[in-house]
Amino acid sequence: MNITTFINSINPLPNDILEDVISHFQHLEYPKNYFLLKQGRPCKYLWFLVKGSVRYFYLDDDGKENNVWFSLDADVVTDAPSFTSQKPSNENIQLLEDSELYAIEYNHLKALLNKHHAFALWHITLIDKYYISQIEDRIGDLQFLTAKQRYEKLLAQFPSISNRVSLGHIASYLNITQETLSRIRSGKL
Amino acid sequence: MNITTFINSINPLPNDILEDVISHFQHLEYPKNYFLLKQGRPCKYLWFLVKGSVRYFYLDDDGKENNVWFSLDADVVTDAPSFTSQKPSNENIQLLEDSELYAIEYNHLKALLNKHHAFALWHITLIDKYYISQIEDRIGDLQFLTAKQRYEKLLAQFPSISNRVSLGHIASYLNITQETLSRIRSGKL
DNA sequence: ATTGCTTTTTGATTATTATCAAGTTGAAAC
DNA sequence: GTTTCAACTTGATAATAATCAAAAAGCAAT
Repeated sequence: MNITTFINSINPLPNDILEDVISHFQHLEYPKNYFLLKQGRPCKYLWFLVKGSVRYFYLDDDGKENNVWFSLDADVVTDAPSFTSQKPSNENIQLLEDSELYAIEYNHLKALLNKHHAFALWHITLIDKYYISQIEDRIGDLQFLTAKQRYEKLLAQFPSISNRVSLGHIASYLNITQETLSRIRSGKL
Repeated sequence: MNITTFINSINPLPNDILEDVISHFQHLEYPKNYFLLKQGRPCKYLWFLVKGSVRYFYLDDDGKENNVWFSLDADVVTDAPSFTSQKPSNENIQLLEDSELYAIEYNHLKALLNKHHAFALWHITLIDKYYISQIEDRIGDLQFLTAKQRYEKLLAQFPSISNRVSLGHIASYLNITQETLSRIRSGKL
């Protein structure tokens, strides 16, 4: 998927505005383990992940890494609270595979929102599709499903995740020990 | 707080647009236990809760009520995924006290977004302030804090909640039994 | 194939919280 | 003041997952 297809999949834009918007995206490729964002720094970009995978995680007071979320292929990637406020982020975003992305800088996005009414409406739709619609489900799942049920939903959402992300990373995301996840996988729990 | 103060607290609007926007809000008062939204119906309104309290909850397959969130005084209330899509909601919103609110209908909000560029920018700020900024913290808390820690954070965020919301409702929100919450309160856990 | 390293699995014990059951407290109605 | 009902607390047992320890499996480099 290229950047034009991505933008039009959110909400088609008039051609002149589309061109203006596209001119502010950069095409990037980074290797596995590269950090898109480090905890404590403001998140300067909004990325569109074409191909690859990332994890969001933070370091707690004991120095333990806690995985918060994964994105795989064709997803929007950013730390929204830090991006929108330009305040220091509370989390890291790290590539789990060699990945291909498009990026737009905060200032450029902000300027485009002020310049084009149609782009502001596009941005509202982006937030609805890639953020709001995921949130309620996500919170409901975290609050009321068991680790086993959440693992099953994760597999349903990302069928390839067990081949692409390690047991330890997934166990951290589920907030269970990797021993327990191993037992869930083998059907002993 | 009145509706003008609320709107300007998000992002000040030019007077002519402000008047147009305000003319689409209705002022409402409802009694304790009133349902603003019932599960399965589309969420037609976005409310501004001036004074009072609400709970968000859904009924699971066993008929058990699961509390998802609370709002107290001076907060925005809506089921965002249903409101933005106008699809059936997965949750109920019910008043826990007699409450005073302002409401705007989805179609009116949508029309105002299309009519006024400045209002579209205002709406983006609303989403950032009342939605995005809460979400990451919320998800991190759910994933990685114990019930006791989450209870302490809830008390820090809503100091009056233990007088205004029952033990059973709070236990449901924390996804622990009310026996366990009772033991946490009395310091036995 | 063998080495070294990382990831995953398995087993035994311990800690935590749910469940079940019974009691206590508190507030409103009479 | 006492009845009534709902909210809350307490105790004993059972279920669940963490912890600790060790073994097995996978995988890249030689």
